[in-house]
Amino acid sequence: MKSKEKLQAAATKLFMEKGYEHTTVQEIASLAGVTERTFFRQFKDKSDVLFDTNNELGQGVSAFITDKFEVEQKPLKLAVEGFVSISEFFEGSRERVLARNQIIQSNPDLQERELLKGQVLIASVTNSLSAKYDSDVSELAARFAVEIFHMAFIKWINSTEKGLAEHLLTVYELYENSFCCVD
Amino acid sequence: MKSKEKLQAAATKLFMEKGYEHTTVQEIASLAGVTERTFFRQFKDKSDVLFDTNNELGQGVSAFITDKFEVEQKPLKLAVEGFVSISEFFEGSRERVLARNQIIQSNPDLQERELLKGQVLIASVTNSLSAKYDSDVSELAARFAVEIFHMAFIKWINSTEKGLAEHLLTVYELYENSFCCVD
DNA sequence: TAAAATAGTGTCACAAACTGACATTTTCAA
DNA sequence: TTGAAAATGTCAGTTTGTGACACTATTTTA
Repeated sequence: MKSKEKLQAAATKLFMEKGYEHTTVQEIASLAGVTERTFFRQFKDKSDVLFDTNNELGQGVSAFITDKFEVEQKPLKLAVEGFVSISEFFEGSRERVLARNQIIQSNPDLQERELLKGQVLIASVTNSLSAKYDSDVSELAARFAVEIFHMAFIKWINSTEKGLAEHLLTVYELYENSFCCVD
Repeated sequence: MKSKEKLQAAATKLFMEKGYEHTTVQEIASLAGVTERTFFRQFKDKSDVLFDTNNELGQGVSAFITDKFEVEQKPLKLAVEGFVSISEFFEGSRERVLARNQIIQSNPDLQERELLKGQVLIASVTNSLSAKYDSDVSELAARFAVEIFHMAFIKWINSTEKGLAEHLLTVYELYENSFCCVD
């Protein structure tokens, strides 16, 4: 096991046991059997240990959108379908995702970092949409789609009933029924 | 002049001159003629000096929405009109807002804090909408409205031509024309 | 296989952000 | 004027985060 993974495991364990604020990097490093200095070489700061910088989500959604390049469709619908397409990626790991989410919600620093990660996601989706649509339209669709995903995601981690894909469609329908067309 | 204001002025000046990261709290305090300790009594952390915690924006938008309680209207439209109603509040201060925005965009910590403030705004708007609409509908409308505001805001600080209210309406129309109704 | 490049880690010293405890000053109303 | 309350100063200490350099393990290449 690499030290990066050991640090991530140690950090998660300690954050759950005694809370994020009351866990020092020192302690995380000790539990992982390395030095504090090594922690900061693997992660840019304390909160970084909970976030993967890969943006796999954005990659996946973008790939789907790019793939459907030729299909005639409204941008928001397309983006939401992009999220639906990667929702199976989460299916096995609801428990783990829920635990991680609880840690994040317990601390403002972590919430902030999560939000910044959301911006990266928006940028990805915007970028893939803009091959087909106007740049402002793409950005707005990306932002709305991410909000829909966010809302569906919250519902999903708190429910054992329906899957993420179903929640996504439910929220999208809620949008269509409540917002669309003339008043 | 209260020390809080002196600290804010000093911080803004230094952040513009030498950048956020290269300015220490020590320096800010010295320039303001107080102690580092006093800084941390006025602001919870270094970045806090750039953010007012009043949420005046949220208050204003919420007040408008609550006021239009009886009027029959789609939730997103109502929320956007709420933002339009407070847009004159900004009109005189484009230069200052632009400068502040440039500081924020120069540093991830500040971006994160700005995003967290956005969440507070969303909560306000959601709350005022939910007197009239279903809770999920209210949240979604609030989130979309804040995104529309955000986009209009960016356009506004970079243009001397149109006012914020006009940009808001333009973006809202962009939304209506591109997303609404059946495909 | 031996030598050499390279990636990962340890050690140390230190800057900067932040906090708690207590002393001192300022303010302002009775 | 005085006396309580609010703001500020002082100081010691913890925690986060970084630079510099030495050391070790792993991999590459001759």
